[in-house]
Amino acid sequence: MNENVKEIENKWQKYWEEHETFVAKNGEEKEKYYYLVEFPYPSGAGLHVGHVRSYTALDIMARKKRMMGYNVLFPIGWDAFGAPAEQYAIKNHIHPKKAVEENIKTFKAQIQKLGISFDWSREFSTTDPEYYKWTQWQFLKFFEKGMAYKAKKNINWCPECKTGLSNEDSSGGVCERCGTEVVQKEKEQWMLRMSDYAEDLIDGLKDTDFQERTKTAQINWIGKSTGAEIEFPLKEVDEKLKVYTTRPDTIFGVTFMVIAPEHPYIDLYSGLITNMDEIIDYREKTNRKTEFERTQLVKDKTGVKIEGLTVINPVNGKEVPIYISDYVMMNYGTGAIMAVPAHDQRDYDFAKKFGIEIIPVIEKITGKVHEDENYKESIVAIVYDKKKNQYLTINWHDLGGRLFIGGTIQDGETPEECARREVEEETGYENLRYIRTTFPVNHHYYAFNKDKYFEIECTGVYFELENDERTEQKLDEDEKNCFDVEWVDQQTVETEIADELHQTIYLYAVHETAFTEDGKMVNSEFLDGLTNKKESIEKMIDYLEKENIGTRKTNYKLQDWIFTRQRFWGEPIPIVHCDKCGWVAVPEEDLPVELPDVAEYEPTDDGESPLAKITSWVNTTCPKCGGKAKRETDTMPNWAGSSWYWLRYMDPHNDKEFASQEALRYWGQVDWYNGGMEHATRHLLYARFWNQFLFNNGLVPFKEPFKVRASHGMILGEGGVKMSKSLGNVINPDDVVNTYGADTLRTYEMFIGDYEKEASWSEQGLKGCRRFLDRVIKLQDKVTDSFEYSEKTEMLMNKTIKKVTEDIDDLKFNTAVSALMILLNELEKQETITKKDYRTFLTLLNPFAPHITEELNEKCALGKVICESTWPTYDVQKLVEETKVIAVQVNGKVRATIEVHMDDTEDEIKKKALKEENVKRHIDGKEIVKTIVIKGKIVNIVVK
RNA sequence: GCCCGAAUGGUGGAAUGGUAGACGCGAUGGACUCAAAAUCCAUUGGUAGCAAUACCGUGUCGGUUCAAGUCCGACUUCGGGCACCA
Repeated sequence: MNENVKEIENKWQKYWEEHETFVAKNGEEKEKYYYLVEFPYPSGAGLHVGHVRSYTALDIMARKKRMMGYNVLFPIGWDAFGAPAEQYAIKNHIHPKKAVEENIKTFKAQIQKLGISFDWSREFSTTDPEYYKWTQWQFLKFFEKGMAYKAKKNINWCPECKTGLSNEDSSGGVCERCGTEVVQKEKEQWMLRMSDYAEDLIDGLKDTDFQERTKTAQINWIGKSTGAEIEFPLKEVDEKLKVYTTRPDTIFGVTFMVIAPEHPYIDLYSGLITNMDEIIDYREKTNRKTEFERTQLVKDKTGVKIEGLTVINPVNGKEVPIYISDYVMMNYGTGAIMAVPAHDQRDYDFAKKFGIEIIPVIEKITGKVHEDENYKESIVAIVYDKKKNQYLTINWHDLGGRLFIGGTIQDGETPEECARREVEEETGYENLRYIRTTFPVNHHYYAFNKDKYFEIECTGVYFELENDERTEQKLDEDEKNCFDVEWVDQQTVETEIADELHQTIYLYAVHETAFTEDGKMVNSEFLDGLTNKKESIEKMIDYLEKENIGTRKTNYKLQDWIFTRQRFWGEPIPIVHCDKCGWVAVPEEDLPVELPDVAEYEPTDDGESPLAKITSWVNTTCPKCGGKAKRETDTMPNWAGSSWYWLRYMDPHNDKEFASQEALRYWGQVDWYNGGMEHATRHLLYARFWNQFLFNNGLVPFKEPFKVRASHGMILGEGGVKMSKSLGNVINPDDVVNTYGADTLRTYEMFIGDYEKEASWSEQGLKGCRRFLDRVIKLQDKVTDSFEYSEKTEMLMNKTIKKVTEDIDDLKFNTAVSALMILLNELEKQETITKKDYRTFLTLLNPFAPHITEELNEKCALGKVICESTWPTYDVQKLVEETKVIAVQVNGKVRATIEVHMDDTEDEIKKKALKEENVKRHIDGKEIVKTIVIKGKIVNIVVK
C-alpha cells in the first residue's frame, strides 16, 4: 500500500512538472491573484512541520483559486543570507555559499515531496548575485535620496555574534539570534531613515486588511505619543533645556529635571558643574551597564544631582534642580525630562529616594458634585498598630457604618495637628508616630443632619501607634454612646469601610504611589478647577505656544534602521570611501558588488567586518575622481533581502530592472500574505517601509505591498510542549510522508485545529486522517456509471460544496475536512454512488489531498484531470430542506423535538408542539404566557 | 505595569443569540480471525433510573433576553506582544 502511495505521489508530481500546471504567466487575461508565503530560511535542520502547515494552507487556497479561473501566482524562494548560514558554514568548515546550496537542495526536495503547487520557475535565493544586485541597486536609491546615511552611534553589540544589531534585533536587551546580552558599543553605522516614515507606516495600515492583532503590534512598535516640547531656561547661563512631555498640564508640579547620562549639556557646562567627578563616575557606571540591566531594576532608581546648574520653571519662575539618571534615555525625545513626582511613578520613585519635594497638581474626585456646595478642609486619620497588625476605626453602626477617624481642620492647624487632635478627642490615643501625609482628595457629599452639600479638601494622615496608653475621650454631648472604637484587621477595613473617601485615603496611605488618574487641577494657577485632562493639556499647550516657551510635538519610539552588520555573509554595501570625495556610490553598471571567494570569513573581535582583511577586495578606485579608495566592508542585515522579494517574483529573470513596471502593474499588491506572528513587527515593518519608499520614488505602483496578512499557529509536540531537539520530539515531515504519505500529512495538518491557533501534534490523529483517505479510496468500489447526483445525497452534496468553498476562504480548513468526513460517512451508507457523486467529492478533497484524488479520478474515468478542471458549484435551491426536526422548549428548556414542514404556518407548528406528551406534562396546570415560534429553528412556550 | 488573545467531555476541537459537545482521537462492548493487527458494527458529558425521563453541565460571580458557550459588567488563570518611551 505504501509503495503504491509513493508511486502515485511521484507520478502526479511529475505530471505537474512536465505540464507546467502551476507556472503562472504574466499578463494573462484571467483575473490575477497573488498568494505569498514567507520564503524559508534554508537551515541545516531541514523542513519543519510548521512550514508544512502554512504552505499547505496557502496551497489549498491557491489550488482552489486556480480551479475558479484565476491566474494565480504562488511562488517560493530562499532567504539565505544571515548569521545562521555563516555559523553553520564555519562550524562545518565549508563556504557559506556551498552550505546554502546544499540546504536549498534538501529543502526543495522536501517541499516538492509534499506536492505544494509552487511555481518553481520563479525560484531564486537572496544570495544569488542576480538577485542581490537589485538589493544593492535599491540601497543606492536610498543613498541617492539621502535616506541612507552613516552615523556614529552607540549601537547594540552582540559579543557572541560579533556584530551590531538593530533595535528590533535586540529587544529585551538580548541578541535575537543567540540570546547573549547585548552591550553598547560606539560605531559608525549605515542607517536608513525609517523614522521619517513613522506616520506613513501607521497611516498605511488603514489600507490593509491585516489581522487586528498584527495592526496593534505594529502601532505599538511605532509607539506614537503626542505632547509638547518645553524649554526651561538655565539659571546660570543664557541657554535652555528642552524636554519632551505628554503631560504639559502637570508643569506646575515640576520639582526637578532629569537628563540622560549622555546628555551633551554635561560636557558643555562642565565648567559650571562643581561635582563633575561624581557625574563622570555615574556616567561610566551606566555605560558599563547593559541595556538589559538598565531596563530591569525598575523600582530602584539611581542618579546624581548636578551641582551648579539649575533651571527656571518658565510658568512660575521657580528654580528647579537637575539630576542625571539612567532612567532617561538619550535616544528618545530630547534626552531630558521635567519630573512631576506626584503624577508619574518613575519620578515618584526617584523623588522618594532622593528626598525631593512632591507637589500634587491633580486631585482625585470622589462623591457626586453638586451646585451650592459649602467648602471646608478636613482630614482622615489612619492609625496602624504594628504589633497587632490592626487599624483604628470607629463603628457608627446604623448612623454611618465603619469609618476611620475624620474631622474638620480648624484655623491655623496643620493636617497633622488636626489629625492628632481628632484621634485624641474621639479615642483617647495620644502616642502616635507620624509617618506621612497623603495626597489630598476632592470629596463631595450631602450631610443629612445639616441638609447641606459639601465640597471638602481632604488629606489623609498616617500614624503608627507607639503604645496603648489612653486618656479619656472628649466627646460632645450628642456624640456620646453613638459609636464604638474598634481595632480591626486589613480585611475588615477593605470589606466593611464602604465610604469612597475613606477607602481612597486608606489606599493612598498604605500604598505609596504616584497619582496617575484623572482628577481636578490644583496648585496650577490658570488650570485650577479643570477636570478634563484633554482640556487641561490643550489649554497649557496654547499658553506655552503663546508665551514662546514650548510647542506641540509628536514623538515615536520607532527609530532609524541600523542597516549594517560586521559579518561576511550578507549583501556588500555598494559604497566606496574616497579620501577626497567621501562616501561615493558604486555606479549602477558595476553592480553587483560580489562577495569575494575566500576561505577566511570568520568574524573578528575588533568589530571590523571579516571583509576588511581582504585587501585585494577592499582597495579600489574612486568612481568619481579615479583616485585610491576603499570599499565599505560592512554588509547588509539579513532583513534586507526579504524587504522586497515579493516584487522580484513578479519578474524574476529580468536583468534590466528589479522587475518591469508592466509586471509590477499586472500582479499589483500581494493579495494574501501568510507568515509567522514573530514577523508581525520587524519584517513586516521593514517590508512596508521599503515598499513605501519605492512607491514615493515612483519605482512601484502601490504604496502598501500586502492586502491581507494572516498568520498560522505554531505546531507543538505531543502533549502541548514546544518541539525541540533537546526534548527529542521534533517531527520530521519526511518520516511522515514516508510512512503515511504526503496527502495524509497535508490533510492532518489542516484538520489539527484552528489554523491561526497553536496545535499539538498527535500520532493518533494522523492515523485517523490516513484512515479517512483509505476509506475514500475504498469508495471507488461503489461507483456506478451515472453522471447525475444520487437523489438521496444530493442535498448533502450541495451543502458540502458550499461549506468547503466558504471554509477554505475563511481559513477554516479543519471544519472543511470535517464536512468532507461527514459527506464520506453518508456516501458509505449508500449501496452505490454515481460518478458525479464521486467526482465532486474528489474535487472538493483535491486541494487537501491532490495526489490520491487525481489518481482515483483517472482510475475511475470520472473526467479531466481535476486540477485542470473547474471548482464545483452548488444549487441554492437544493440546500433547502423540506422537513426539519426542531426543538420545543418550555421556559427555555428542551422538552421535545418535532418534525415540521417548510410551509407549515406558525399556528400549525404551535399545535404540533402542544401535542407532544412531554410538552403537555410541563405545561399542565400552568398558564401559557407567550409562545415564540422561530421558523425552522425553535419553539419556546413560556408558562407561569 | 500597559495592550491584545484564549478558557467547552478522557482528548484535539465544532456551534449566524435558538436542541452544547459536529468531526476526529481514545475508551468500552461486539463481529471477523486459531490468534493478533487491520477492518466493520454499536455505545460513549456527569449524576439518578430497568426505562420513559429528571437534574446538573461551556473558568468564577452578576446582568440583559422568551432563550446566553455566544451579548454586557466585574474577577481568576493561561498564552502572546510591548515596556524606566517621559
